[in-house]
Amino acid sequence: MTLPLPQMICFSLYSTAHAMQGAYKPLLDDVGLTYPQYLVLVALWTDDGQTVGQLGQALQLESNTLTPLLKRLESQGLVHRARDSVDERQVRVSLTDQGNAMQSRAAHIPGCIIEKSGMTLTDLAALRDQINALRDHLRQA
Amino acid sequence: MTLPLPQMICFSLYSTAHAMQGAYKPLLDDVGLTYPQYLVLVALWTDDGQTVGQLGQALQLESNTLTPLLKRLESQGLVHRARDSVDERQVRVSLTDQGNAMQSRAAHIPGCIIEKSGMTLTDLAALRDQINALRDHLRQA
DNA sequence: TGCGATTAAATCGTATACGATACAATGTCA
DNA sequence: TGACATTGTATCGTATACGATTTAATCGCA
Repeated sequence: MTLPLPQMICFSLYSTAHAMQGAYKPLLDDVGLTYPQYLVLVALWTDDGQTVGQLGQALQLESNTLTPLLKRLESQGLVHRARDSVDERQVRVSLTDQGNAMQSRAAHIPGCIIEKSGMTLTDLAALRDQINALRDHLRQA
Repeated sequence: MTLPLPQMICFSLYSTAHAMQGAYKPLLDDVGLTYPQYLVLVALWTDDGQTVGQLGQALQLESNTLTPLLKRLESQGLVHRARDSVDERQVRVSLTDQGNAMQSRAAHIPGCIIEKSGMTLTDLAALRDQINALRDHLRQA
């Protein structure tokens, strides 16, 4: 007795995360970003100059994923990567002028996504908190 | 004013979907499957002999993702791929004996995941329905 | 019937993800 | 202080994802 796919919560997460990326796609295409690249910029707009490790903490990604992604952002002129002068093991990632300017160019996106979600801000926030609770359980298990 | 990453529902989905894959990882490693491969087998356990297109409908994936994945499942001896004799454009995917046997080998996994989630079946089902509703909105938007 | 349009997979190129490993910088402690 | 462990990134290999294109089979319709 195997539960059918549509009833599995893991599949709900899997397919909804993909649908969310699909909703962002046309908006991000317009500004030349991929979805993970956008998430990195969001993290930097809140807190510029983070190390690769700090970004990894924020996004739950390892350097093996972030390093190539950050190199692409750098080659697009959106961020700058430099070894920390105090601890040369660490690489600090900072926004360029273009990277900061992108914040305005992308400012309309969250509103568009909320609209596409067809839900109220209150409902979205409540759902977000429930999903985060599930995530935190899974991580510590 | 950019919302910080932890408050974005898109990031909740993104990180929780990854956390879910992480929860499955050790369980699937034991039986030699990846997470998407497992999802394909779940779809086939419910309905064997689907075409690549039908599997794509079920999983929301295109042939460019499914074809290599299915070839790996075939090379592991879990499924068989064959052109439909009536419509040669279509490829039907059917479970081998090993593919059917895998259903028993993986039967304990859903229970382990529910346990790791730290939530009741009722709460999980309710959350699943809400997430699915969001997904359906995003798709049609 | 036959030929252009449509459909179903497969192929190709690029960008994540992630385990395993490599490598350099830093920390530790006898 | 000097070997050794630890830490932070980067590299490598494999497996998704997905847009764009290709190829083969089928369909539609004059």
